[in-house]
Amino acid sequence: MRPTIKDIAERAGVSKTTVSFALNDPGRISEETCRRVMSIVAELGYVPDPVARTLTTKRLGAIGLLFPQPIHEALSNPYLCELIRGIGEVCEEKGLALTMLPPLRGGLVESARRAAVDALLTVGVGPGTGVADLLRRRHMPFVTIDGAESDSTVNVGIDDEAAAWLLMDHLLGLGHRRIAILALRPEVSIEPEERFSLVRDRRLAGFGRALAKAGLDLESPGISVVSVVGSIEGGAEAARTIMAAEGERPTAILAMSDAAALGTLDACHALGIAVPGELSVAGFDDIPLAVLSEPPLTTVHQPGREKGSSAASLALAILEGREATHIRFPASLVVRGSTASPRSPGPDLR
Amino acid sequence: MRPTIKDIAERAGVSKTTVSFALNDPGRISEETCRRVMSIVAELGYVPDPVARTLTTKRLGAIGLLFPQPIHEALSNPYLCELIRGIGEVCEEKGLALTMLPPLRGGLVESARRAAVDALLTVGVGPGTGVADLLRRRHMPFVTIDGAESDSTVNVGIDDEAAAWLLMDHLLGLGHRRIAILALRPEVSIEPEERFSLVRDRRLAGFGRALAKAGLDLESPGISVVSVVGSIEGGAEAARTIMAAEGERPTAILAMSDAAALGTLDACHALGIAVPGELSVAGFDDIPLAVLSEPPLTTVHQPGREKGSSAASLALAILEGREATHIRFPASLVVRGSTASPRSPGPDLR
DNA sequence: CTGTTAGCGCCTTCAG
DNA sequence: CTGAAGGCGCTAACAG
Repeated sequence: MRPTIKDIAERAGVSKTTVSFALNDPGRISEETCRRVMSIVAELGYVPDPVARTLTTKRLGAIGLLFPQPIHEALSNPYLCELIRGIGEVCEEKGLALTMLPPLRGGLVESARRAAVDALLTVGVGPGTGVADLLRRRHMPFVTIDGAESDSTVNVGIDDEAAAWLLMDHLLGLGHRRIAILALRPEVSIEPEERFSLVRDRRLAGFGRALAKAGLDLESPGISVVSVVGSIEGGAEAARTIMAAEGERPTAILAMSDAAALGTLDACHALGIAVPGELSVAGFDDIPLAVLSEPPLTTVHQPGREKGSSAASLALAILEGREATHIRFPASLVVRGSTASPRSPGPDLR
Repeated sequence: MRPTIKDIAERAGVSKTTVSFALNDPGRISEETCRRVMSIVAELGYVPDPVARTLTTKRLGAIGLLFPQPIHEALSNPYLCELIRGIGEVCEEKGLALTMLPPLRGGLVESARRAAVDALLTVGVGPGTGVADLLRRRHMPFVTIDGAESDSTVNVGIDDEAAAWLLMDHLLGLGHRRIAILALRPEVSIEPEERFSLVRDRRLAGFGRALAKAGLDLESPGISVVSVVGSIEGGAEAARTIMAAEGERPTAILAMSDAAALGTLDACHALGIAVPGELSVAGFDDIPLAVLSEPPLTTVHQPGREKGSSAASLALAILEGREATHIRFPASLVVRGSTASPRSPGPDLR
């Protein structure tokens, strides 16, 4: 059996308290006693149990990130990686560990219930859902990222509707009228009640509003919406399907994530489709890789790192009883090489 | 104050035991009682405290990953991401959370001391070091990844020396004699005693052995070794420096990580240096992006995902008291488009 | 300066 | 079927 503080105390002929002081606040006991205690600690190789300690200190030294997909899937999404990196910066600063909390067997609510962390961040999880309720019941400080703003929950995000509008408007302005939209696929692995597609919906709304200006809408012929997972492979797969379908090909593919856009680009390379010559491709997020692709990606920039670090800071603020309020970051259109006017304005161009 | 099991018990007029049963083992009490208890639980919004529960169950439901760099830096390394994804697969399967443990203020040993997890994996951490000692004292099941094999520690890795040999031999075979090596930079942010560069050393040894066959060594003129961080940016920076230096340029850059190689590729694009025409570039790891680059990367394949998942499985095996032994995965050379013979075999070619 | 005494919140024998 | 009692390992008042 592993030695406990009690063993040390007995062996050293002092009380548990004294041992505790020797370890955490040496100034409060005599040097002599401290030395003796510490030698026993070393001899027995005693290490205090972090969990037991937590029971009284109420601090585990970890912050949690709850997301609606398995870990291996989350990390295949570069945008999420950026978010996590941002959170990591705060962890570094505060000396905290970061616990990734994927949906458990019992679902996301179960994960929230079991999470052993000091504060929690959620991505793609709605408020007013079981998760938020549970977290509140646990008195767990939490912040949503890309969630909905409500007065009972602090959120970090961007104006997705406006950002989407920017992107669609750009494409429309170039003359595109046959556009395939690769939308974020709602997570199917979690409880339907916890499913949450606010970002997707808002972006679609933004696209719709831009289309309206051109006399189109999401249902118009030529405009299509397909759901894909936010990874390179997901985008590549969708692009292959779209470009292989019969009928007139789209002149542009507009993805709701750079990862999917990058996958599209890759599929085009393989298929020998020239970008932006034959097909324009645009993404969303402006991940670091977006600059490096061939051609570099036109996309909507949003500050992933900062979103992560702000969310983490806010959660810690709540934990410490400080004020915390929503943050809405600006997003902007970044035009790079992957979009251009459609080569031959077809007859369907008005 | 948050309700505890005691509050529920009192309110329901039963003992804490009964409440506990209602929650964890309903079959043991009457339906009637159970119903009553549960209604109070719902009414008060009671959620058992995971930490308190851990104290007796000895299971936190999390596995830890200890690494020697800050989280934001770790996640900028695609190889580490792959490793983590592999661990994530096991977490998914077993219903576990994954806690990332960066070095704390007190250093890596402090992180190991404080880690609130059921089992631990380490990357780039040596055995026989303070970390391993501490973990053993804590009776914490742990597995090292890319560490040293010893009979007291189970490790998951590849034969780095042989793998490196393969790569250097390939370059030498193509005729390269002026080669810049981008070596893994030992982590400087942690305690010197915990610093560990076995992988780096072994790969250098492999390179050296290959060079010897060509009558060269790591000190030969034309051969240079620089240390870089394992990220795209790190590689790009190094490449810019190398290609800008006066004197004859190398005909090949050999990186110890694909990330650095990709960065090199990117820098070459920017500088207008043709790959592999003017410069051959090779990496290490065979990360998913390696196929997608322009040109696709020649590299040494090693199974990052599998290393992660095996390490996790082994750690859990130890936790459950099952047998666990080292795993050494095979590595292989993957020749793609980024390497070729040097265009003009200079006079220094023997 | 040091020890005693209570908890922290939960689970789990062991009786009844 | 249910309750009482004890313990998990540690910290924190509060006395001496």
